[in-house]
Amino acid sequence: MSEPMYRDWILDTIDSLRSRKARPDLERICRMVRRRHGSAPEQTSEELEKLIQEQTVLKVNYKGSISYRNAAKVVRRSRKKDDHTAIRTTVEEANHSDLSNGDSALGPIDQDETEHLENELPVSMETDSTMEEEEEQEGPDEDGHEGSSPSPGGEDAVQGGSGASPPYSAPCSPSSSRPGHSPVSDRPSTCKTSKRSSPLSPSSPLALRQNDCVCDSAFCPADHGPPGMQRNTGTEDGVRMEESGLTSDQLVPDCVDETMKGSDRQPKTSFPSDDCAKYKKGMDVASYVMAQDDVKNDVKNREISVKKETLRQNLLLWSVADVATYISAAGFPEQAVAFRTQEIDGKSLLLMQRSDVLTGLSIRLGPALKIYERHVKMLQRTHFLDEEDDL
DNA sequence: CGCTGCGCACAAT
DNA sequence: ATTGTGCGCAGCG
Repeated sequence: MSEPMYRDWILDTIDSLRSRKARPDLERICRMVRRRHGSAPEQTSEELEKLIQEQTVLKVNYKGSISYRNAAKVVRRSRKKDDHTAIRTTVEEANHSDLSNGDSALGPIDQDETEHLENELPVSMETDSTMEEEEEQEGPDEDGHEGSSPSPGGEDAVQGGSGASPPYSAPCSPSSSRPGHSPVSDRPSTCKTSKRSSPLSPSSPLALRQNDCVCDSAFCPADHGPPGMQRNTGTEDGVRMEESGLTSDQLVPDCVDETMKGSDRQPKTSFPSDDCAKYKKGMDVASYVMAQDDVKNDVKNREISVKKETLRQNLLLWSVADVATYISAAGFPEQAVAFRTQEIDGKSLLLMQRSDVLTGLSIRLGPALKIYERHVKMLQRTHFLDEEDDL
């Protein structure tokens, strides 16, 4: 997984570029990292990709070109679409970070209410025509060069989504959440599909398939990934996204991003608010996911137990990145950084006590409480209960 | 040359 | 109106 040092280097670089008022694009980031630390650009971009997947770094399309943001310094929140707003509001209320690098050069990142970065478009968004197509295969490009070619006039740069962003293959496998090097190769079909779902019109036939995509690819973590780990569990991606304060529109969460963009477009399968409510009531993300899964794939019911099992085991096998990803997906991207910094892996997570979460991570009390009560505790309980079950 | 600083036009509220 | 962003250019080494 990504070396912590790389994370710092890249984050620092992004910060300095920003403070210098220079666009933090791939080229500049690589150059600066190389200059400062001597590492190869390829290596840097690879690490950058990982950070993007982990949402430590946000890839955005701003003013026609790709930019990278230090997620810890960015706090955006949802925008409209809120049928479910009410619900998620509770959850999201407090996730701002603290542990970001202290330099608050960027300043205000405070409350959820502040949304600024919204200016950015999800890079993953492709041209309308493109998406209409269903999904062309994205050209694996980007890897090497920064997309810099916002053609004059047409600024819908398509760049991002494609090659560059490997789908968020969440930490599926407990230790290897790492994406391959070639963006192309490792892209599990997951995102592909959901990725470009944005501007579809509700009536568009694509919209329908979109649903499918959401369900079976981007989403069902169960199918491929560690339960509960997806950045946002598919169907409800819209909701979850917002919960986490991430608006799909602007970030480029690798894959799923704008699935919900036209939220009104049509009701996604089942994910509606009651599901969310369920979630809020106490289910942890994993459970929630499973529940979802259950609902939509009756056929797969039998697999559930297996998944559950997987989850349990995974917890022990979760790497630091997996944990961070989970926390991030649960709606606390900023706090996830703290988990990473403190090197909390699955085992550590199981050993965490309330006080550890509240004070040991140096994160704000509000988010800490939520994380502990809703996630850490839940995961621990689930884990131990399952264990007993087994015995 | 490359790196840095920054005024100011932009973009999105 | 506000805010973050980053182009384009000047200055420095």
